[in-house]
Amino acid sequence: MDEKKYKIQYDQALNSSQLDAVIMADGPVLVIAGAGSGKTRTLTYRVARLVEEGISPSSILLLTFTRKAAEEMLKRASRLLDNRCEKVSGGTFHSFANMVLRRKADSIGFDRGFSIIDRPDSESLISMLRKEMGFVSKYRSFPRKQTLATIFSKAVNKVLPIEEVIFNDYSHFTPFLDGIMELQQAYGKRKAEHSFLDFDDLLVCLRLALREHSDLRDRLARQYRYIMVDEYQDTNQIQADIIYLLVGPEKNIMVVGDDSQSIYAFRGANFKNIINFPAMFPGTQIIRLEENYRSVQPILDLANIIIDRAEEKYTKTLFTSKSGGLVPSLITATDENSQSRFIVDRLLELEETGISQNQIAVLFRAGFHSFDLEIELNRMGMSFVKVGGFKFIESAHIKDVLAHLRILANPYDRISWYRILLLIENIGPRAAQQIYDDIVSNQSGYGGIFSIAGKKGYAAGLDRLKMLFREIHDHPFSVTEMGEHVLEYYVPLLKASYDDYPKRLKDLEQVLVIMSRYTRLESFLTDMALEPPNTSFDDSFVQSGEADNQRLTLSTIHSAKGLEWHTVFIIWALDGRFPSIQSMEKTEDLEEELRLMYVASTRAKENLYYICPMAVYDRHTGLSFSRPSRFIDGIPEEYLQRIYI
DNA sequence: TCACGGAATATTTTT
DNA sequence: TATTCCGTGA
Repeated sequence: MDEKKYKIQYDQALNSSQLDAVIMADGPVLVIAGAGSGKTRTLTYRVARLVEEGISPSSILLLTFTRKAAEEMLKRASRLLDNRCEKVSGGTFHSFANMVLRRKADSIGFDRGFSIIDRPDSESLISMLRKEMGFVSKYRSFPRKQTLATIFSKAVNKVLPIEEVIFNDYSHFTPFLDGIMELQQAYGKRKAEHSFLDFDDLLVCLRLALREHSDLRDRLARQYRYIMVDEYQDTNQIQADIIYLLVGPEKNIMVVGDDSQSIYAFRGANFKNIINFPAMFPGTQIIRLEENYRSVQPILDLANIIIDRAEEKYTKTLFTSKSGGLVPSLITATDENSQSRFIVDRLLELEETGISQNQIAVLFRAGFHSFDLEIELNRMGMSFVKVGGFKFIESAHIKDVLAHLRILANPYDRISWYRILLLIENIGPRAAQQIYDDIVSNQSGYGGIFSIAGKKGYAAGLDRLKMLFREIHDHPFSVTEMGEHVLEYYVPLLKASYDDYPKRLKDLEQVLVIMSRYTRLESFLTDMALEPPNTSFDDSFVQSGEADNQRLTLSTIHSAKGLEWHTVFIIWALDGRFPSIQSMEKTEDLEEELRLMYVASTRAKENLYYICPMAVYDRHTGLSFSRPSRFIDGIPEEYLQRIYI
């Protein structure tokens, strides 16, 4: 083949399997890409190649796991070729669904003004129904809102009836089965009444629209002639269905994934989608990327040992041509704080050898596992970025402010009305419901509030709220100006309820900064639901760049997917914590934990440390754990050296 | 009907 | 270890 005519020297930049994946534009292709095998690189070059071939960027669709991943790839492709690549459509399944459903709403009889509700919102909706329907008083131990939301979501994402989910995972709730099913019906109904779509609905509605409207399907298939899906091992049945429906007669579909890195089964992902792909698209070409460009051999050796303990997998062994490298170590610490101090010591040492903090990460199973370390780092005056776990957007004060804005976009948003009304002194659930009903019956959007008579205790507070809406109603404010007015109204309430309000006020100011990038309130709200800032506070996501690239990363393993660092510490490598005690009963759960350990381990390029604090007493279970994680226990010294501190 | 305080209770990961 | 639930007093 004549590669000369291309601007980019693909055959120089890629190995032969990668090159195959880049060039094979037509027909279905499955790429099995091991950790660190240049998967992102391959996709990036493929986008560039397609565009360079003369394919219109707008007919290429790149679906990824986070929007950031898509943006990053398209930016890189643009740098390789030219900025035509920025015009490629890219995003998550959810954002794609949102886009299609809104844009084509009219032609499929859909309400284009729907609001997307996030997990806490859907929980509060469930909670309201739970109370309204009297389950709280009738049964002592009817499942809580969180559990209910999890059950409903699992049923949707795994395409299972509620009964099945309950028998499998929540058998102790079997006596409430009827109630739970009734509640789910009511939840669905209420969402429909309010034009709410939760995350799952986005996917379900898109699939339904594609199934029922062949004209929509044809139009999309004609538009997106080349489709690529990243992280295919973490897609669920609905997403696989969507892909099937979306792919046009030319069947130019490429999916990329690694079954060993599937870590989202808890949310319905099914890594068997990878295995089933060739059956779904006959004639699929399979390409394997097994050469690892990330890690030194000792790290790969250990990673291979770890994943070898998995029961079900495509066999694949990573190799590298990188030479040298240190054997990973397992550090046995006496307790949690000595674990933290060990890391701080190593950080200082690494700094002396010229490894900057941004090349280092500490990874953990669950968000709260890093608390002690965070305290220790703060004490030492060392800064860090924390990714995953707790979400900035989910803190109460941010949700409060957003609730006011959401009403402007969707005036009968019950969740938000309740939320903001309950903030006013002397308004409780009862009064909130009364006021909400009155507003709705007025039939004049959020303006319905203007004619509400403020009763006794809360008249003054309600008047302030009316004035806020009056002000916004009467002026054509920009998104930021709306935010400023809401803030002006909200700050006194904030001060009244939180004594740490200065910190929270800073967060709110950041929200204003983010708002300033938007011209439409709806798109701001959609983005906040779909792709909320991932790092907690600390301004890192606002100031783009400088300050934070010198910082250490603390991250959940889930949020570390796809990333890499020079040195990686995996903390709490303790049996009972990792794997966590809850997942030790079922083999499939245990398998997922194992893959999680594999993902964590393959993030490291040069140095890999597992740290295991001994003799930890868990007050909840009353057990004390004292063995290193079973995933790395019993591995010979030549692959994993032991250090005791 | 609201606010507040004590008791029970569930505890991971995220679009 | 928080959060969420529930009963009590105003």
